[in-house]
Amino acid sequence: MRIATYNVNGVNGRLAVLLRWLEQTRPDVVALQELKAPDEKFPHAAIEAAGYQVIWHGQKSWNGVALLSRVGLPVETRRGLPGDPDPAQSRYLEAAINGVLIGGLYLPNGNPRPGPKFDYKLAWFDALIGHAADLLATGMPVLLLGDFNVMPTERDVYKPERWQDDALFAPEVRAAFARLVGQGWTEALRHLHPDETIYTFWDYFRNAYGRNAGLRIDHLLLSPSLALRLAAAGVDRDVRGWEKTSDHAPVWIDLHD
DNA sequence: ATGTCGGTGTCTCACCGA
Repeated sequence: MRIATYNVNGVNGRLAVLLRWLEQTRPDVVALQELKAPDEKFPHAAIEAAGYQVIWHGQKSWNGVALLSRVGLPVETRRGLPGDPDPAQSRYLEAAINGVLIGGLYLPNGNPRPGPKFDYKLAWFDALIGHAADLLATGMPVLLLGDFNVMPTERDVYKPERWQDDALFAPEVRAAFARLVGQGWTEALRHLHPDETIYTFWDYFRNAYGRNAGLRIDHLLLSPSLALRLAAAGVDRDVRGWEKTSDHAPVWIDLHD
């Protein structure tokens, strides 16, 4: 079973790219972020026509997350993160799909730092860490995936010295990510590719993709029982080079049955 | 400091957030 996460950066503006990628790679389950559409403008008919059942948690203009499946209906277990200091922001959607509990998330960007947006990022992270502990305690196979807006280590940034004070790389944020993973999660991409340079995001500015000036901020975290099934992981990097594409590329894992 | 996107309202340009 292949499960992917993809920050589409506007699900309507990128619909052609999304459908092309779905048809080309046929992932079984997909978590989408940054829909930038209210519930009534989510393009569910086009996604269903592509062979997917889908649930979504939209919001006007900003944020928004969705879960797609072609291996059975997503059975929603949670909409919104418990303890989110601003529940009006649509950043978390959770469902049981084909025997796996899947939490799709869009963690706040947090810039500028310092400031209220950075404080919100840290508070959201704390709420996520609390909920993640509860999920682990169930002993169920769980996957947390999405745009975490964090580069975990210097290896995950094309030029670490320029990002030290940015909300995506600040010490407090990297520490929060380490605290989360330290609960017992397996970070799939780095686990399988410990020494590789891997990016999932390239800015639109200054030909970042052409120069491979990227960041690794989209992650998949597997609970212990699920980690035993991890077979492969990768980035569909070429999608970032398509016309009218997102600034992120899809990231995926393959699980043994 | 800069750059480029989608979405939206102030609405065919200017803004916000990323």
